[in-house]
Amino acid sequence: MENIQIARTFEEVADLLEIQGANPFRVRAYRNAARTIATLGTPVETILKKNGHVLEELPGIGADLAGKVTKLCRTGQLPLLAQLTRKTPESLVAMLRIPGVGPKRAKLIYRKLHVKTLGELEQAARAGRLAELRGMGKTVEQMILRGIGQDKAHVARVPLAEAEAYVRPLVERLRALPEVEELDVAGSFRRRRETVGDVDILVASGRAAAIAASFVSYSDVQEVLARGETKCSIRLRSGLQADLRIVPRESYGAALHYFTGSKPHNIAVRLLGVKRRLKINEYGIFRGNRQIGGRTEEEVFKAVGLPWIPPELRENRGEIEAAREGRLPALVEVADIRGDLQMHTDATDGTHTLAEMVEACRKRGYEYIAITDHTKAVRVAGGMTKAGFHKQARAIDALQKRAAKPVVFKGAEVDILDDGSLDLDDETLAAFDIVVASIHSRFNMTKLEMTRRIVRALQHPRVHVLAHPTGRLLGKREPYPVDMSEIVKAARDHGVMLEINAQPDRLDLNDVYIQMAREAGVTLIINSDAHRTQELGCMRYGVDQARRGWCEAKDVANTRRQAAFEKLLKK
DNA sequence: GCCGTTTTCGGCCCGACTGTTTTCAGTCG
Repeated sequence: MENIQIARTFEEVADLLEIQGANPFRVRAYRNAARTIATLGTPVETILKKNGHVLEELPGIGADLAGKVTKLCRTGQLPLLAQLTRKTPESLVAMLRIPGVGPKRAKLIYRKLHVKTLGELEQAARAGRLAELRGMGKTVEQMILRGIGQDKAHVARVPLAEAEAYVRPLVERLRALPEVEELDVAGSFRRRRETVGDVDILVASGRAAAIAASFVSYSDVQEVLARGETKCSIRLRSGLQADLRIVPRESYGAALHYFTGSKPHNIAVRLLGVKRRLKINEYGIFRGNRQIGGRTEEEVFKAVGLPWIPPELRENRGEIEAAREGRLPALVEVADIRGDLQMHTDATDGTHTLAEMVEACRKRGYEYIAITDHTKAVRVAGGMTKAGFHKQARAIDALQKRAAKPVVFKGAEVDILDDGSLDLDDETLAAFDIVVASIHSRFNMTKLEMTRRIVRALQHPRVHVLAHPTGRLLGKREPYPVDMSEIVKAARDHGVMLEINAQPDRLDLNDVYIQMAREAGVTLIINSDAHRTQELGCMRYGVDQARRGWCEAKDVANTRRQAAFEKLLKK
């Protein structure tokens, strides 16, 4: 059983327990465990094979949940879930997903109106029967009706780059207001998660009203979801929700910390505060009623005995322990990147010519780059045969005679065929400076077949890099099934680099796999995979992703100087 | 259900907004 399946099972249990009115802390225990397992690098199955007791050492997993995980893996069943499912109609779980409906209302609606499906819920709402229930009224009824009708796309998370594009004009508008003293986009946006559910904008100001007014009257607003004195929510036409929070300047650091999250990180930090008899909230750090800090984020961390922790690490995945022990990583930065080792030209499916791509890279200040066009098996991309690569090699030589910088490595993105062999003969492969291998077809293999296919490609002595290792496209295509711990092991054994593909809809590897690869001693490489000069700039999203995977510059191959990088290729 | 430099029992982050209330419950983040 996959970790994600175990996590989903626990989430389901948590939902059902919540509806049953179980102890909220018990519900949270299941959610915490689900999270721990979902973000675990190693498959639980592997842990169980080695030593099942290690499970209990994971945060939030005690004797009971370790037992349930084991049982779930062994039998594929969880008696508690079966029992809860029998007692709870499915419609109640569906109702929980509707904004404005929590466990209490779901249960109330079910008890009083005997609503069994979402369809019946809609009928009841249209007939005005929801509004008659205690504690509910016309407004809640309307909210529920809208919630039922709402397309799932509305609540889907959007890639970070897309969210950035939607929110930039709004942020510019707010920054221009004279009342705004400071402004940050916080939340998962600031933590640089690969996707963003909503955008959290934080403002420091002594005059909240003017800012709130400007916010809700923004021309791109489709709907005002909430409007208070210091807190407003809107839905933009793009479907993206934006929340605004306004705090006084002396609270800004505490608010920035609180609003950046993640929630589990905040809970952990506040708990540290409680132990020191401090109360930490978005207004500051308090001892009794006296505010003793909160103007900066550093003060919040300092109050609980920690150094400042970069937002990308704030997921309560060990960053607090690392901070306490003085072993926070010095995260890789965009400025550390000296080269870009996967890009395409108009010889295959790129837009710009070789000369244009090289010139754009020179302007970015890169020391070295690689041109890596597709091979013939990737027909849709106009992949080249060896003759095409020979011709391109001569063109690169000619170009380098005119301008020596950046150094242009001759490369290819070689297709990994069904059986794990490569789409060019060994002699041609041997002539490249760098070979990037990747999968573009037959995504529907079993996990075992796909893992064998990739491992075989990694065993090829001419392969330097495995590109976009899981093939996923955010929101469009699931990753193909693959045993990443096997891939990481093979990459380590054969000295192959694993790529962090910086395309905003790939960001492949994800943060958890990056951390797993890094801990195994595998060298990572961040490539733009640009198909036009403009796309070279997406490198920064790859760097964000690397930072979320705790990467320092030394973990990333293309932060090295040219000579060191070439040595790595030769090795 | 987890967890312990307060504890093996009794805690568990903290506050804003909304609607429907006559002081608060529910939901959300």
